[in-house]
Amino acid sequence: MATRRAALEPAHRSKRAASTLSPTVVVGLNAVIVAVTDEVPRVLTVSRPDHALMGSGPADALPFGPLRPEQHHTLERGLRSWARQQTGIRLGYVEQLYTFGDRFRDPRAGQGGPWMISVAYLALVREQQLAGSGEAHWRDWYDYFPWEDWRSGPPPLISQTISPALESWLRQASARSDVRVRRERRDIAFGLHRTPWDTERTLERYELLYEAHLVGEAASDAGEPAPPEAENLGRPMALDHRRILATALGRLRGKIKYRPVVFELLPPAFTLSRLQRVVEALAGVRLHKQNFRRLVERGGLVEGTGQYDEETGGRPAELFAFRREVLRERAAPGVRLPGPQTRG
Amino acid sequence: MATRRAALEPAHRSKRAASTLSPTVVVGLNAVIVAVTDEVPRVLTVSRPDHALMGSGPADALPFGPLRPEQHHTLERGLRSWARQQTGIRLGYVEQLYTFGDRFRDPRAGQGGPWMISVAYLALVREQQLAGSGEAHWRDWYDYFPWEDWRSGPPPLISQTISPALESWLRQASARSDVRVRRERRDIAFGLHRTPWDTERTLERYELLYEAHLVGEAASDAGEPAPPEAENLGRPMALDHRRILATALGRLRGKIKYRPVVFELLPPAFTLSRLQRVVEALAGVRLHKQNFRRLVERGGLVEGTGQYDEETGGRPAELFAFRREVLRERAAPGVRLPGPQTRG
DNA sequence: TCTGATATGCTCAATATGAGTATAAGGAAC
DNA sequence: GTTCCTTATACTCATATTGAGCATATCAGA
Repeated sequence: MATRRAALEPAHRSKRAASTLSPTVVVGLNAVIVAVTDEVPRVLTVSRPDHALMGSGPADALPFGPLRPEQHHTLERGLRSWARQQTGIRLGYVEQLYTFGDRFRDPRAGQGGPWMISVAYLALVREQQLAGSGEAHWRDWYDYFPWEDWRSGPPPLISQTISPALESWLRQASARSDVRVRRERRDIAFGLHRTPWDTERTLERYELLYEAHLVGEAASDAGEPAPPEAENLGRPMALDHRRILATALGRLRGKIKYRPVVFELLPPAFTLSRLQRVVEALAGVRLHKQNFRRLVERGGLVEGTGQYDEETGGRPAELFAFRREVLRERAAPGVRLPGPQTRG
Repeated sequence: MATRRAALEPAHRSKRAASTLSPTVVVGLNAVIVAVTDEVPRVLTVSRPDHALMGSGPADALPFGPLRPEQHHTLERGLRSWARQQTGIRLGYVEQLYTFGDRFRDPRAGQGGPWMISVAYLALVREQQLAGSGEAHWRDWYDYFPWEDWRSGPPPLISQTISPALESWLRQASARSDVRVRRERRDIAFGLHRTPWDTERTLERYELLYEAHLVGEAASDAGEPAPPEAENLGRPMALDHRRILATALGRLRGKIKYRPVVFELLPPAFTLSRLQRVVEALAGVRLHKQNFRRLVERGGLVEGTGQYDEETGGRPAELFAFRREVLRERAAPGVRLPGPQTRG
């Protein structure tokens, strides 16, 4: 009986004091909509400086809106409906990413505003025309995470800016053991000191930069001025949206390896080079071309269509298609990545 | 039933009046707390037949409670607090699993009740004493998913009960093409017709059984009597908790392969046989012993301590410990699974 | 026809994996 | 104390997969 009363308490409370002191919970739905054009992975953003739920100042935001219990019957439908409304896109492949809800991170909480829980989704689309009410734009996602693109080798940004800035952050730790812990986190996250670069640790990296107050959002959440480094550490986004985007990037990078999701980003027929470029754009690394072909072809992931693309500027490339039967044949059918390209 | 509605309605109405943004959404926090004893993977359940938010009848439930905006400052802290209160356990390793919220699935929605969004977490602990208010019990998770345990070979349940029952379900599809789609889903999910068994598709399997109305929850959500097969298809749980558990199982099975999470379930020092038994219990398959050793030892995941366990009943086994340095050395350090054991 | 693209084929050494056999080191039965 | 039974650990070997790169094919244009 005690439990029942406990469960109902918030609702009772809201009867009396909803608009004043007692914080209420709002469930927000966020969409990370991804497409790849040529070599560029893109994410769909909206800019709505006027929106009531936005923080101060105009900033890129993900398409989002609150869950409406009267209209939406599932979370995913609610998300699709908001995405459609704000960008004009009818989403195809959608998967849930993560649910964020951190009071400390929310600049509007703690001042009597509602507590926003954000349920984030990842959607994959083929790039297309935009419409809708939200002033939507496709943006290169490496604009938000310049340190994540290793296709032309290790970004100088890491050794020149990030590594030293984190060095002074880790020295600020109180105890000597904390310094060790922080150093290990930094090294593993950014592949420093003979640790390999792990493409999937995108969230870890962003969180580290946030914790060290190096990205713009951390400063503004804390009410401080942005540090000088923030200038080079990617475009900030509204609220916790860059955190959500970092999660999406990491998830997608992991997922292409064991589920055939890349094909959601490609037309039905494509050359192997194009497939490779898309994978490289997502993973942020270059791959050995011949071995890549071997992996996807012999892995049964694609099959030749017998048609050829003449636009290559060299020998025409055969067009391939996703081979659906692979779903039956292999337990984890994805694009296994060969080692990186070392030379031509 | 009648009392429950009476209890909830006033709150519902008042809430709608108080706030236009989130009329009737409640955020629930669910914990899947896992431990492994000997050969048995266990999950912590509570039985609270009196709880206002439970469905009808006593059923196993996961520890859960609503998010309290006034008390909990993050979702995870809220979860830890509820788990502690209901089971007495102070959780260590915790990761978010998924957020469920499907009106159609919720027997209390649609009658004016609040819409419950469930944020589910996976927690790994070493088995321990229980306390707390919730009448908590450790249960073998294969009690809920008998078809998931392949350690003694393919469960007869699949060929004898599940496969035929799904055969008649797929024949009920309206269009011929739907029959094909359903057959493919069934074959891939349950490893039928030369499709390999994929240990990670646990949610897919449970959802298929739910969709075919073969598990108890599906029938009761729809207000129908349970079909005869439900008797053999595992213990039902309250609300959508078995769905959450299926998600946890699949996630954990996947994760042990690329993150060293198994060690959360083990004491600091353990024999390789024990490590193997824990992995087998989670994955639900037997592994080739010598190759398993080779993978974990040569993979740098563990290191010998020089101490020995004398309790083996045979040659004493060396005690090993997790080798933390592996985090620096390998990008995805987990227990790679060797092929299955074929004989002795 | 030559050159520069790009695509595709093929080789070969180095590793990793699957599936064992063989040996070591305990306890219990005789 | 010798013989079994049990579990642990070491070693083998054929096969498959990978990393790295060379070689050839087929286009467009100089």
